[in-house]
Amino acid sequence: MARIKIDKNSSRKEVIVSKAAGLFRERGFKAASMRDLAESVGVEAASLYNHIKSKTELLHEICFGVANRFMHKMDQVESSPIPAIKKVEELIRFHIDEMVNHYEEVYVSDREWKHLSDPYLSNFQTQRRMYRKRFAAIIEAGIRNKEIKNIDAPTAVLILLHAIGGIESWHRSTQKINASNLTDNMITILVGGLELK
Amino acid sequence: MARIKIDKNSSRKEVIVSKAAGLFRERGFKAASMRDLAESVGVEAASLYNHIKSKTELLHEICFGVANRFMHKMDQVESSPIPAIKKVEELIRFHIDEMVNHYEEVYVSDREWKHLSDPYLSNFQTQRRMYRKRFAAIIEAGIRNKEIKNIDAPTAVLILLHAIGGIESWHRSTQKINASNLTDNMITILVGGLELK
DNA sequence: AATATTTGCTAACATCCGTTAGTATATTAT
DNA sequence: ATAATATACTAACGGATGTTAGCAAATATT
Repeated sequence: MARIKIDKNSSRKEVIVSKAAGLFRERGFKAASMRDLAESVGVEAASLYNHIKSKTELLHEICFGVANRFMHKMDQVESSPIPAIKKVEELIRFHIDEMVNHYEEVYVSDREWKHLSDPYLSNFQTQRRMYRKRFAAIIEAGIRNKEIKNIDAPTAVLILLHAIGGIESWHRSTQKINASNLTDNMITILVGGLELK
Repeated sequence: MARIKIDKNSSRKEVIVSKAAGLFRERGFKAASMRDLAESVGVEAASLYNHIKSKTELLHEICFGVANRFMHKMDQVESSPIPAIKKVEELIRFHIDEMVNHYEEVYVSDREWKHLSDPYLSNFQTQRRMYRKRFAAIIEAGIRNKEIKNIDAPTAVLILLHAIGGIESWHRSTQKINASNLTDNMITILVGGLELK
């Protein structure tokens, strides 16, 4: 009888969520079936339901896991006594780091959250809006302090977040520069574009 | 008997493709059903098949329509006798313009092309790779001419394209600045980040 | 060793999906 | 007006999907 293998510090449910993230990233939430997932876990589809409540629950787990990490980082950066432009840089570095090290989850959270269902959907959307508002507030503070060019802060946030989302392409690229060089290049272009010289 | 309404210069098939783009954008290709599409067109699902061959054909039409427009613009910009940094700016402006004026199609082409099937899938991927290579070549020329900072060109392209994709969020935002201001802000940040001062 | 609990299996369900066949109706061409 | 064509409809297909019920085997607890 097949059995889901676990290593210490990770439950069977966590194994399933992790495999689900890989599959949702690869095919999209709707196109990835529970039978696909079962096969990738090494078990029959029905057996999954001993560990999870539904397919949607898998998406919850992924999306809110990611969202919580970002919110926690935002708390930390906000209360840090450094210039606004440095806060922006630290947030960007965190985003890149998350994208590099938790690729599947972050990608899925970014692109597949639409398939959440209420009340999780509105909850997630609110969190996302809040995060962007707080990010924009940091940029606005930087503008007032003459650290940052006088631009529309929400637009800047939008650009930053999506630019980082582009690491998706880098991640699957064959001839990729290393992660540290990637980060430096992104900081140069993005922070360089904001900074008031 | 219901009938698909057309105005001059647009066939019934074009009406369907256009409605499909809206639906695919809203729900994703897989989650949008032919019955949904039929309802949005104002007709029964089976009737659609008098005008199209398959659901996938709709995706072809959308993706290659967009891809062709971008390739055509690239041809034009490449052969234009202006500095590299100006070429970059012109391409960015075109991208933003496309995103603003053909929102649904561009968005779908960007996010849903995975669901194309061969040979269209590989064809599309090749075109996309080519476009990026040509874009990167322009940036590399700019670096050699000391117009552009010495950065990794493929990374820069990746950032630019995804940053522009972020207009998606702007498009549905309630309190949005106007399109012209948006474009200027993006140019400031993105071109400003590249430019060697 | 006996019992209880966790985990997996097979079988099946109701529902939705893209698509086709066959037919009726509206429009266009003769 | 008649014929030809374009367009729409109803009904149904085969297959995939998420999920549940009921039972068997493995593991944990006593």
